[in-house]
Amino acid sequence: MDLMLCPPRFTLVLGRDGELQDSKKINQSRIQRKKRALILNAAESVFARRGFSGSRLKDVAEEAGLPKANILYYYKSKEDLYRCVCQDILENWLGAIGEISVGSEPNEALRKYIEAKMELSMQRPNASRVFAMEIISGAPVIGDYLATELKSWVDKHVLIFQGWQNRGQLVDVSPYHVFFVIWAVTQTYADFETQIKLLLGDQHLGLDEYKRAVKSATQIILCGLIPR
Amino acid sequence: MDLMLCPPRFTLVLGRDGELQDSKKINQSRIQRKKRALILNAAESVFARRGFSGSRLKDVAEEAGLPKANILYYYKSKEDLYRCVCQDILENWLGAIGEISVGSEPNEALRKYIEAKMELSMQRPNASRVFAMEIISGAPVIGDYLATELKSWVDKHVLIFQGWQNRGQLVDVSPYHVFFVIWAVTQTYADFETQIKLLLGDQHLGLDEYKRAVKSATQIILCGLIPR
DNA sequence: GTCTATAAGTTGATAGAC
DNA sequence: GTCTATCAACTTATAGAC
Repeated sequence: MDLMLCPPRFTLVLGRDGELQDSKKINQSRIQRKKRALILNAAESVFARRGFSGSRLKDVAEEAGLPKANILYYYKSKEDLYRCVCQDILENWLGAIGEISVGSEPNEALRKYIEAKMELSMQRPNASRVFAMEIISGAPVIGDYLATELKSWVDKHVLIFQGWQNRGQLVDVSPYHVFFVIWAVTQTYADFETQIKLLLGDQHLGLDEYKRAVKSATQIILCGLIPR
Repeated sequence: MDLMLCPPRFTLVLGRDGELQDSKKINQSRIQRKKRALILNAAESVFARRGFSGSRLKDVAEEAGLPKANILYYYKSKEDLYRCVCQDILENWLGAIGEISVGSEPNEALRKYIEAKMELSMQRPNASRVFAMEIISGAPVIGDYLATELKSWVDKHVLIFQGWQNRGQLVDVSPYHVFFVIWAVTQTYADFETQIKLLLGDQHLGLDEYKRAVKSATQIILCGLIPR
């Protein structure tokens, strides 16, 4: 449900057994890493549909094409697997989007940010859905991350927005809500893809419709934010 | 994830056992109706946090303050209960918002629609969350409703939007995406309340912050939609 | 109408043969 | 490393006493 825009400065470790997870990650053979990645990918798909408590390890195993016991060989528990999925998503997002710099011009900076978020929604929709489920459920796992790292990132950028507003480059709205609006719109194309497909009558959201979505979202939000 | 704006013209019946549900509804004593409403309310709260497959009837029973067996006395199965929750939400939404009429002026019509959607998100956030979970899960229960009734309502209003665009009263964006943007923004204040609270540092989203949210959302979207 | 007891099935997790 | 067999705990749902 939102991203850090800066490159990762350190390795994120969500949850209680970070040391164990880290050591497991470091001492991995190539095969182990491949299998863990295979399971992680299958788990992301299952968690995206059912959330944490609704997902079954059996379904993860079937999605990965492995016996159920193997899942628990590579991840010590269902919760461990879920934390690793969340961590993997965060690290991917951390690396995928650039920083919004103080000196940059708001129209270009925000356009780039919106386009990057849309690209993430389209390329890895299940990641967005896992996050949506997690937050709707009350953010039991990533709550700490939201309250600390994401909050400090947002607070920093709120100051940038206020600078733009003082110079008349951004309309006078609550800067926090600027983020809420951008996140809501860009992520809806991943999270509510089912609804969007049904209403557009498309089986697959093709490249054309994707471009139309980016164009519409960018136009509406930017026109609403940049004074003329 | 979206609403009918017209008043309900008939009773919605989701799912396979509509007749049974209806007869049960009609021949109810006052006490039965009260208990069913109590359970429905508790169920909405539980399903909003865990989705269908993640929810336990035990939790519904505790939330309602009833023994577990009583839940299955009033609703014949977990799935039946879930369908009734979805149906109840849809009917509430159907009745809560007025129609967007052809002759009305887009600025006022869209402002009223956005404000009504925001009010629904704030007054009954769990309803929005149940819907979000349902759609992220692939809309197994309300998919038919989305593809038929909601689609025909949207298609009708797309024509109205195109009329506005021909008269230069609405900017030239894909009308479908106008809905996607409005729904995304208004519903984010219910679905992602956890995140918003954490980032704003508020324990409770008070009336002041609610008013600021309505103002910001309305301003950004409307300025992006209405040409000047 | 209400609730205890329990049936029938599924779940996360483990032990141990290979 | 892999996989079968299995456990204890928990799930939905039902039967039947009150």
